[in-house]
Amino acid sequence: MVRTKMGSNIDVEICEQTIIHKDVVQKVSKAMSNDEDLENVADLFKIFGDRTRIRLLRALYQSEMCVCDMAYLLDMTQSAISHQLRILKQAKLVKNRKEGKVVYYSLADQHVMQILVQAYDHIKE
Amino acid sequence: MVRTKMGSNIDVEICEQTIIHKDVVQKVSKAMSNDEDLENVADLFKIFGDRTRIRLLRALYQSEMCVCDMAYLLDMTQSAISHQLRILKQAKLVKNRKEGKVVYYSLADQHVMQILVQAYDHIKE
DNA sequence: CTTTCATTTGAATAGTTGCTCATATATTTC
DNA sequence: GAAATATATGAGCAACTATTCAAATGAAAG
Repeated sequence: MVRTKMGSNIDVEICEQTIIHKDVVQKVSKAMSNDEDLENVADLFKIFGDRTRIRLLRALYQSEMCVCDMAYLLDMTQSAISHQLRILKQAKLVKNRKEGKVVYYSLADQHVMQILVQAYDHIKE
Repeated sequence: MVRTKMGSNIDVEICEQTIIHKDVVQKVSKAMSNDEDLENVADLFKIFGDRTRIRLLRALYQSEMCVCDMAYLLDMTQSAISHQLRILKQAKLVKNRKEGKVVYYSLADQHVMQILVQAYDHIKE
């Protein structure tokens, strides 16, 4: 959070091998070791980082839907949709319920969509 | 936003090929056609969806840093770091300034980190 | 029981990606 | 100018991923 001025922090004139600003590295290293699991956020973003899955989440934000409807909506095969829904379900982003032969999917919770919307706002600047 | 009850919306008894709930699909399709570019969010998330890049952003959130310091901090080669910084810069997530031989990177804006933090909160539930 | 249909699943494939290695560029110092 | 150093860059490679295709489930209907 505190932005240090670089010009005054060069305490190691010539880097031994790769490190130049020893104090900065130590400070940042200490701050980063506190909550390690922030890095697991990458796994969540990896799931968001696919056009098909974003479209699916967005569709389900509007309404609960069955697999074949989503396939029609996105103009993709049922198999492809089913594969992606499996990934979304494993990540606990969607849930499903069965009604006869038809399986209906919906968002696991509303909070998920807030992350998408905020990212959307960021892009529009 | 409005969750419709599925059981009462089956207006097409037998699906022609793949579509079952015509009205739902039409409604969702209409809602999704409004702001197309929400789907471009996937590109932003694709960048967030990498452990190394998340760690870099997190480090730069603490302090401006040069390439070799980041390489030392993350225990990776300078080349690998440089490649990732290039991706982050193309996405306008970081900026850099040159001072002699050394190139210092920093976050392009603070808003970026808010998205990460919110995702982090979501994971912790 | 057989057929039909919605969905799932696994293997195969084409495309993408993150890293490494070698090399190039740019700047300082001698 | 030559050597040293910080960074950037491009090719190559191994690992991963999204889709397709074929086949398997599982439930309803005849």
